[in-house]
Amino acid sequence: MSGTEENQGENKAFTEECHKVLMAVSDALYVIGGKWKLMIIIAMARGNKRFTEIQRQVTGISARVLSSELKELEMNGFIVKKVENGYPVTIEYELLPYSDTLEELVTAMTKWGMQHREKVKAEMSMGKSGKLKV
Amino acid sequence: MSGTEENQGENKAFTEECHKVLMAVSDALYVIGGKWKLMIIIAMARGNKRFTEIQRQVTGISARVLSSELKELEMNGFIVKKVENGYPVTIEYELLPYSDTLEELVTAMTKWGMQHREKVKAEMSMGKSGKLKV
DNA sequence: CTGTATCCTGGATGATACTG
DNA sequence: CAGTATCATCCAGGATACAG
Repeated sequence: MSGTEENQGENKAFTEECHKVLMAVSDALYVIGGKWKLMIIIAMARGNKRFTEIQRQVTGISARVLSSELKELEMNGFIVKKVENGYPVTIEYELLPYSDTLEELVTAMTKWGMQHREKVKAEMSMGKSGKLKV
Repeated sequence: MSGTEENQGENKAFTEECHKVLMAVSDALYVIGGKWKLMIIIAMARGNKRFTEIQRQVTGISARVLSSELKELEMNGFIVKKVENGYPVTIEYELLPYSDTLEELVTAMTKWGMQHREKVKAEMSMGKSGKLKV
């Protein structure tokens, strides 16, 4: 994000490039934004495959919401639902290769979240006000 | 009897690591999540400093929302509001160094959003259904 | 266990009008 | 230009109960 100032001639190009970037980020937010989708994928990447497992790992999510998020994730090609007929019927969700495309993004977000927590913690010990969920 | 649960011993460690990652992502989402914050920062990184400039670049945002988002971004140390007394008073918002820490994340999200749009476009031309904002 | 069905609320966002 | 005020709306998500 280097400063891009005064380019009268290039302004239009800048605006267009900016628009493309904004559209891309907007797209991404539309598909994987919200409180839960990335967290579900992360939990699944750690080996959680069963509905209840995922719900236990992703603290705070309700069954209703988890159910609907899983459906959206399936529709968008991130996961599959596998039903094994047996006693009892076993249902598992599995990540599809497309979910791997999120790896870089997830890594970046994890790193940022961790450093931000550290930063806020440091500020708090200096008396500034900051919000951190405990 | 296939697939017994891998590492009984490491399971706890996995769960803990997973929890940390989830917490980090949750933190990040809390601060920069939502529809607008990243987009505002991106627009500002492209040189937009004035309220109206930003509003024009970030298509669809209302004055009320932009105003409130700018305040939150300022509170979280991403930007400053600068008021130049003169005729007329000039108000500009500037990115602070802390906003640079988002660069990697923004880059990753931009890349992903672009490739996702391509993917959906490709699928649509194959007759599958996918949603893409036009 | 894996969900679905309801009901409900707060917060996020939109629309519009107005002010210094 | 840079907002604020107000009102209306929508919907993600929570709580709970129930079902296959």
